[in-house]
Amino acid sequence: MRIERYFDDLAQQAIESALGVKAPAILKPTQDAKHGDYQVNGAMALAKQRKENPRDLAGKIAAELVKHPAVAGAEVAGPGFVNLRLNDAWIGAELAKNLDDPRDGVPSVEKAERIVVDYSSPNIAKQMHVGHLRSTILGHALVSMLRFVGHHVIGDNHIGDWGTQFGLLIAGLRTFRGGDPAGLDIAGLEAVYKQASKRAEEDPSFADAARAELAKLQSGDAESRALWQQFVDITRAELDKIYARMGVTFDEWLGESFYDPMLPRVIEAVTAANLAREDQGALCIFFHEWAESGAPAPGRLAKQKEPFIVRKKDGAFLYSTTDIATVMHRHEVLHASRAIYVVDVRQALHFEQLFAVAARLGFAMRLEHVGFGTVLDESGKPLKTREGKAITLASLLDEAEARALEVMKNEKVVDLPEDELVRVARAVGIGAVKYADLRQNRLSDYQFDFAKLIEFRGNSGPYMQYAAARVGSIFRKGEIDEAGFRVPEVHLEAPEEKALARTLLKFADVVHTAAETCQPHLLTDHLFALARDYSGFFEACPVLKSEGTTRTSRLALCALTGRQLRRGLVLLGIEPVERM
RNA sequence: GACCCCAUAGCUCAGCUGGAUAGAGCGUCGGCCUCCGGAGCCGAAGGUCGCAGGUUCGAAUCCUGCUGGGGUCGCCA
Repeated sequence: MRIERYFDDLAQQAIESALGVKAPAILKPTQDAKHGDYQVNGAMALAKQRKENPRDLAGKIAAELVKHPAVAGAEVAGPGFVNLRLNDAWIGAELAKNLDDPRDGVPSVEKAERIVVDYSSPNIAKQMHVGHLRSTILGHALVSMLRFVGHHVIGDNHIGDWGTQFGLLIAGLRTFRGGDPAGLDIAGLEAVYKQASKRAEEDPSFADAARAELAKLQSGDAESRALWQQFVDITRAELDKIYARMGVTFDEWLGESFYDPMLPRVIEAVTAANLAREDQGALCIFFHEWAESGAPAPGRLAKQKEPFIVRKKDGAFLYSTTDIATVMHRHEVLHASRAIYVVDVRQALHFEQLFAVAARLGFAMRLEHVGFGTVLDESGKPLKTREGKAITLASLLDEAEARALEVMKNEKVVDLPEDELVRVARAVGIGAVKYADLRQNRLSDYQFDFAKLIEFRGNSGPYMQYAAARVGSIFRKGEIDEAGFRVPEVHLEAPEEKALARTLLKFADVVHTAAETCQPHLLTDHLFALARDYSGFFEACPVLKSEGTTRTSRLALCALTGRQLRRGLVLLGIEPVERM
């Protein structure tokens, strides 16, 4: 059950019965437990409208609310707050229901959508680096959250497998490698590309050769195409390794090359819609001119003088063209009603432009740019190697795993065989990296600091894995089946039990809100609060040594905590571990 | 030049469609291992929410201006 929704509905009904009007209840969790569990703030807004005394209205609403069995108390406070205290027996009954629910009390959405999530998007012939970290982690988490709440989700890796870099790559391969990519790995490819790109700057005839190679490839030359395919295969092998390490998967790999055949259609479409005109030889869309046709461009685009170019003066297409084709495909072929682009926030303007064009072309779907900030080092500058190069994702993951292993060997709380230790260290290291990324508001830049990351304290991935492992430990010790644990009702006595129970009840709302608003940090916040409340409970309330309904109730709280922690971690793309 | 984003405790960050005394982690200081995992728990100190106005019963949150920082903007993605 979505608890906030439930009480919001309840409060609205109370307002309607008490005052005979439909009005927003404005239900919020209280900030301080002495004000109860939730507060209804609607009375104050309503009093203003009706020019009545807010406390009087609040009193009538409270009198109505208190009749409900879920409500233990409803009191008027301050200028017109209605403070609600939940009934512990009601909470206990709800928790017992969740314990018996394979979805841990999280309902499915009423209306399932088809949603494309576009994330990761690495380039061919380049190693993945920190710039791909957030898109990959965030995107994968969003896919699993949206899928869990009931949407039909298509995770799509929109790889950069087409475009000017291939001219350079082929020309470079011919010049430096005799034209044979055999034996090259991803780093080798990248080296060829860098060498070629440098040569092209210094030597115009080489640059011409590269352009000629690109033209050959794009005109469908069989030999060029075969080389291209080898580049793709070499890169794909490397990408598969990285994604396997990260536990990241996709449903589709529809890269830029996939849309190439559709690009002439894009030009036809924008031309037919009178959106584009030639300027300085390029085919351009000018948003500031839309007003003349009576439909001004949305937001800041209305004043945007710089064009959205869909065809260069040399006739070549750009990513804008491809992106329009991508919207077409997602709408017409994938039948998606929503697409989410998990891409660096610096591309915000591009997406505003793209979405405006898509709307004008009549694609009735919800398009969202889920942006994120830059990964910075400890000093607040974009994270790079000492030489100023991008840090490869592979080396970053290596270090995370190595550091996790080191900590685990030093701390050594439980005895694990060496191979198991290494396996768990991987899950902990990768989990730490993912959690650190997801716990932060995605729009702000974030500081990546291995020292903090692997410290394993506080609001961190390892702490959450640790908390979950501790829960499992109780059941192992007591030789009780955790997965199959059921109880008819949960009795709440100790304050720590009551606090934990209230946090547990919030899970469904948190998961839905985090998924719908694409904000995984809401889920990490909940998991952290849960882990803390559990620790408090764990310190104050002996479980195995207690008896009767106290024992079964406490075991139920443990089981629910364990499930939420593990479920939450899985939704974030982090692997729970049994022991660490 | 235009536009966008950001500014909250020493540091890193939360703060939901405006709600009560602005929260957490790390760090600092002080407690807690006869007890189910101490990677833990409890407590304390620490903030003119960048500045100045405005709207409101009520503003970190909304509006305007200013300062400081970051970013983006015709043929890369």
